[in-house]
Amino acid sequence: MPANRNLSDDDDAVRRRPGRPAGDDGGGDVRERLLDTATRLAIERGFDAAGIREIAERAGVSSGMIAYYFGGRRGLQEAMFDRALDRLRARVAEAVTRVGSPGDPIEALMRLHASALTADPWIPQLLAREVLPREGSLRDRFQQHAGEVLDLIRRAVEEAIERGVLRSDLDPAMCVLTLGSLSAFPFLIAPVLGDRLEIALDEGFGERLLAHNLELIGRGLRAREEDLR
Amino acid sequence: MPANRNLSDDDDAVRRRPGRPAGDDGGGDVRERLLDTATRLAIERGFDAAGIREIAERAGVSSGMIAYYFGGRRGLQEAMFDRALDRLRARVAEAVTRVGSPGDPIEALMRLHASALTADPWIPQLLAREVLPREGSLRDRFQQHAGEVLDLIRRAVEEAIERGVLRSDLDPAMCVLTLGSLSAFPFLIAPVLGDRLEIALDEGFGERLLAHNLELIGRGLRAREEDLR
DNA sequence: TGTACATCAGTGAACGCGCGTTCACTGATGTAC
DNA sequence: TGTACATCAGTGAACGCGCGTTCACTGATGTAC
Repeated sequence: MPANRNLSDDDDAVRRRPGRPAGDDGGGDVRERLLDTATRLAIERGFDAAGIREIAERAGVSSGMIAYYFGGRRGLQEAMFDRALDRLRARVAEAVTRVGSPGDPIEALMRLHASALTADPWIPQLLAREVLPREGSLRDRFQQHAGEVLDLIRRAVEEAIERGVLRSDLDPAMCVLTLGSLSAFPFLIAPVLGDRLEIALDEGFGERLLAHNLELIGRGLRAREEDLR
Repeated sequence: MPANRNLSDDDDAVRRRPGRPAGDDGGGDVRERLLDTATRLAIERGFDAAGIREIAERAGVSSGMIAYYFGGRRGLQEAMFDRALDRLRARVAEAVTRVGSPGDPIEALMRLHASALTADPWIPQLLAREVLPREGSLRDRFQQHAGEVLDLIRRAVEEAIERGVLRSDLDPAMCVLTLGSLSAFPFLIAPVLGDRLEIALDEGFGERLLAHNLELIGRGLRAREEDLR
């Protein structure tokens, strides 16, 4: 271990050397690594809080790669957001085909919601952080994606009303809003007020929330005569 | 109108001249104007999106005033947030004393929620924007404020269960979460998806939401035998 | 009741830092001959 | 089957812009004598 070899010897083992890399690239595609890192950071602290140098360093990549693959910081943000929405849509689409026609459409819908959000609890967080604060391309993208899902829910609610499963004296639009509120808001507020509300985003939470919401939708919260035996 | 007086003549009419201003200051306190402007900008586009020069210019004040009165940009943000929370707390406290004991505690609670949010529909927006994305002083402040309100709701729910007004087979913590979801989430999502949901934050919205939520809590959404005449 | 001076609210240009972008450069791989 | 060169993924320092902060300065008001 000669003392005169201390210059950039350790660095070469960690940092990628310039030039086209050898084919046996260990950590997967650079583009994909950047998207993963950006998503993780956006969930942790919001995309705005992360600079390109931090994103690149965490991805084990040079900062120039962001402009190289995405045209710039903004492009990376949009690509990350699109990928997240696509995954969400794919999961919803898959769940919809699985649900089929037998059984209660409303219960199926709530189960769908719950399973999608339990699998990726960060989705509401990401949407709240990136969509609520700004107008512009991200909001437009979200509105398009969400529109399709909303139409789906809307149809399920209207069908349920026609079939006599849901009350016909209530506004369908309000029912859609209610179903969304009950499913999404808990995942938003849990990281902030979870301790005080005595709830935690553990693996059982989705099930408990689903059961509670189905009870609420089914019978309401109020005590009834038939409950008092 | 001599041509040689064109220099800074118009400016003097608009811009404040340096030095201690005369007592008959038209637009109110500089400190208060900065807080108002910061609040408005935080609601419109989020506090992070506004630079101190823009805030100062909109307030009709020099940018140095932010450091002068608040120690810096961060101090202005915290002061603005504190003032918003204080106003919210004051409104809640006033409503609580008005509610009193007679009547249904749950309905009173929901009315309180609805009136507070209808009076200031921007409150959920502001909280979502400034609290959800970051950990730190703003979140701590919010947790303290919200904790008191939550304890209030918690006690009302438990009292309602004891008095037989609410079902005793449900988790009180989940009921609190539900009540919050139904009241707060619609105000969050309306600016983004209001068009698609066919809802609008007009003056009648709070009433409609309240009525719908009370129906939901009272009887649920499902059709029952007694509904089918 | 003047007068000299301290105080105080407020200005706005200068400064330095951190950010995203740009670009000259590197070297492994593919390809034409 | 070598060989010369184009291509292509990737590097990282340099650049300039915009931001928050700092501070020398201004002039009206309050105050002591």
